[in-house]
Amino acid sequence: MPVQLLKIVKGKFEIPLPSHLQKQSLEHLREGFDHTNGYFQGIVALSYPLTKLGDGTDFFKVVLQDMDDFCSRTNSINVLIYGKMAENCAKVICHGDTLVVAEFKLAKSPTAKEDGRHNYHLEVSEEAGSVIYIYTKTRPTPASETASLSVAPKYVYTSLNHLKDGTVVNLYGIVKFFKPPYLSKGTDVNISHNSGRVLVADYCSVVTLVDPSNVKLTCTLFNGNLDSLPKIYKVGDIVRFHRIKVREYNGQMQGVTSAGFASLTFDGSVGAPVIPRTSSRVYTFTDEEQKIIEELRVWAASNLTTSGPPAKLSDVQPMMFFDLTCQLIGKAKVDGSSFLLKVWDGTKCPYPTWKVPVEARDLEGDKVLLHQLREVTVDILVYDNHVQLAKSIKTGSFLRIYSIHAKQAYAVDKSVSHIEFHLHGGTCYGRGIGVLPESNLDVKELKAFLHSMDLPDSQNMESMSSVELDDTFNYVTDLESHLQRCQQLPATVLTDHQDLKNTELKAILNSTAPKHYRIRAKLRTYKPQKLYQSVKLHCSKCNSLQEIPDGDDFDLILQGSTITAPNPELHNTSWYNSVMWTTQDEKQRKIAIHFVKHDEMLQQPEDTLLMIEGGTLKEIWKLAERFKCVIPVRSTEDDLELLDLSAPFLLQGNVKYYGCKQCSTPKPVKSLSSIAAEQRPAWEPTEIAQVLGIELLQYVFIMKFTLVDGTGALNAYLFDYEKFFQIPASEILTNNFLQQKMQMAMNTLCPPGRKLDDLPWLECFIKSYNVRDAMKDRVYYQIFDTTVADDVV
DNA sequence: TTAGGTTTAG
Repeated sequence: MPVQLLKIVKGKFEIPLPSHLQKQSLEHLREGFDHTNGYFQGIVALSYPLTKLGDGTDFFKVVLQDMDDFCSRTNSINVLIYGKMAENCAKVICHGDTLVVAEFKLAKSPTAKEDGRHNYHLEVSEEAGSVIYIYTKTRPTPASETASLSVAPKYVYTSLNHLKDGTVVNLYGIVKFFKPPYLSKGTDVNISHNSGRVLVADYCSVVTLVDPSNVKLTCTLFNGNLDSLPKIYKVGDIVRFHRIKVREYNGQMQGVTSAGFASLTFDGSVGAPVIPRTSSRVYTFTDEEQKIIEELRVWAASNLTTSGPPAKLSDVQPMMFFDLTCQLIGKAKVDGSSFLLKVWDGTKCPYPTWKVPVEARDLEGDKVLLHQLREVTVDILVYDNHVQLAKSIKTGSFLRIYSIHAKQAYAVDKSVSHIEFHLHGGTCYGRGIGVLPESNLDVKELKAFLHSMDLPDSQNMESMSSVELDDTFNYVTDLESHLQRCQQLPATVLTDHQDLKNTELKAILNSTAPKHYRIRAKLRTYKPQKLYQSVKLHCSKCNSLQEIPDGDDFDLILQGSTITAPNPELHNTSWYNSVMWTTQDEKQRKIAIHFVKHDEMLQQPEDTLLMIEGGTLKEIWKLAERFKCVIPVRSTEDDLELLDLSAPFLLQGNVKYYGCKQCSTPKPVKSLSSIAAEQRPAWEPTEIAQVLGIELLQYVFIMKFTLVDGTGALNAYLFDYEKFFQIPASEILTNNFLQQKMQMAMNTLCPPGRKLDDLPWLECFIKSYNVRDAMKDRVYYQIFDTTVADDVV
């Protein structure tokens, strides 16, 4: 029998394994070792639903954890089970079971990079002669019986409105407030008459939860091991607490750690992967519990107010308190009660910020990097109880610093002011510092963003003197030196036709159209001055220009679409899997999400296109952050269809894609299955638009430049998708950094408050063309094949 | 035991 269900009695296997089998550890599972008669033993940490492959073969995947290897980071391995064996295993395998896998085939794991598991996976099937022994403590079932079975220990969860004084309970909650773990003051403990007193200090974390009963519970958690406290990173995270003691304190229920307390923490965003953060090596987590998390996310999305996007340094305003996700690049001792952290987040604070004077020898961190980023780093002075933790953080770490005070401070004569950043002593309002792991999604996002900034290569800088460094790398541009440079070199450059000779503007104005010219001119003024007004949508078919629809319109269309309930007959087709929830509020809104499959399998979220019915604007944004593409749809009798084209038909990252109402003929969404069936679906907006019968509107910058050269003045239009500013018009409205970059480019081309003589020269190509305007032809000019110089953007 | 949410005052 290739799948055998056996018992563990008093910690030992009830029936020993055949003696010819040799146990193999994870480190032996690679090429070059003989795996004949070998077996691998591990505990089921995770299992996936039984699915069918393209050819109809049953497929079942489990993750086994090596219980002999607690130390290494990669101590789990994927096991892929095929055919009849998959079906049998899926019926009986439970979390926490011990599996022995014998006669397996070893193959490179294509997902090792993503899932962080072993570089190889095990493939097993009846055909290959594989054998799986399943050992279970919890189901006393006769060997080889694969009939219906009772499951692993069942935890009972108490909702927050049913807590009683003096009980120990299990519960779920959404984090409404938290203090990141900090070292408590500790207490003197009298150990014995001889050894005297020692100070015992635990880490403490205070967490306030709320659940759909709308009752709050504040928990005070202690543990000597920082890692054993819940890994909460932001308000809105969801926690599962096991064995928390409930007490009454000041007339309210309070949660406190009891012996055996354990916690799991999950990201609270709808659609985010359900991956528990925990310090426990082994924990139970069933499909049923996964569903609870998903339901709590949906409840939170529609019932709790979120604070909006986290503040970046570029959003800082005087007097505010804010949480900052950032990277530590330098640190220094200041005095006994304060410590300096130098951090950056890739944006620039719009106000002058203070620099805390420290001795150069006290400053820790990569000197070259500190110099290179000096204009975008800020000094945060942390006090008192935060000093000890701050000292221990390695430079390069990613942090979230909670409740930083941006304090406005004035010079003695009050003529100038600057912003000081303080992390004051104490833990009020959750003040504190949390070190984020590299796996954290916000850290991944920040790293990608910092990486995209394309910093000068620091390796080549090692040998340079500090004077040279000063001259070479002004990372965030000092406007004055920039202007000096621009007075010598043109601030725009040509991308083609280098051999064409310059023509004076006067000669151009006196010529007939159409013609092409190369010019050298200065930008006297431009419109619109508010750069966000320069972005429009363009239809290349009917050549119309449209304003970008208001977000409120989208919201209204979404609200209108919730009137049509999802049609369950359209769920779970050959090319997508569906899930549906009902919100717990009085609206009882139904939300359906359809995850498009590839090769019968669900892909990683970042490769997945999903369609959503009944979602709110906020939910859709959150999903778009996590998944490759989101398409809002509604049910008809026989297919899903797109919403009104005033709404974006597709969201990708933070870009909304619209279709031209005039030129589009929407097709049923099942047309998307043709892309899903491609070998590697790239989910490109142009291709999606094409199969859906949508004429895609392109984001474009439209600006009017008034150019002068001493012989005349001429208005030329800039019509640019991406080339001129080297910034995609589609991304500018949702990206602060790109907006700053564009503003800086315009400030360089046309510095405010400068005399004409001091403006930089621009080299441009322009073309003239005729437009029939009522009675007569008028000549217009358009800039082409020109881009802002590399060192301007 | 520690803290028990509700901003330092440098």
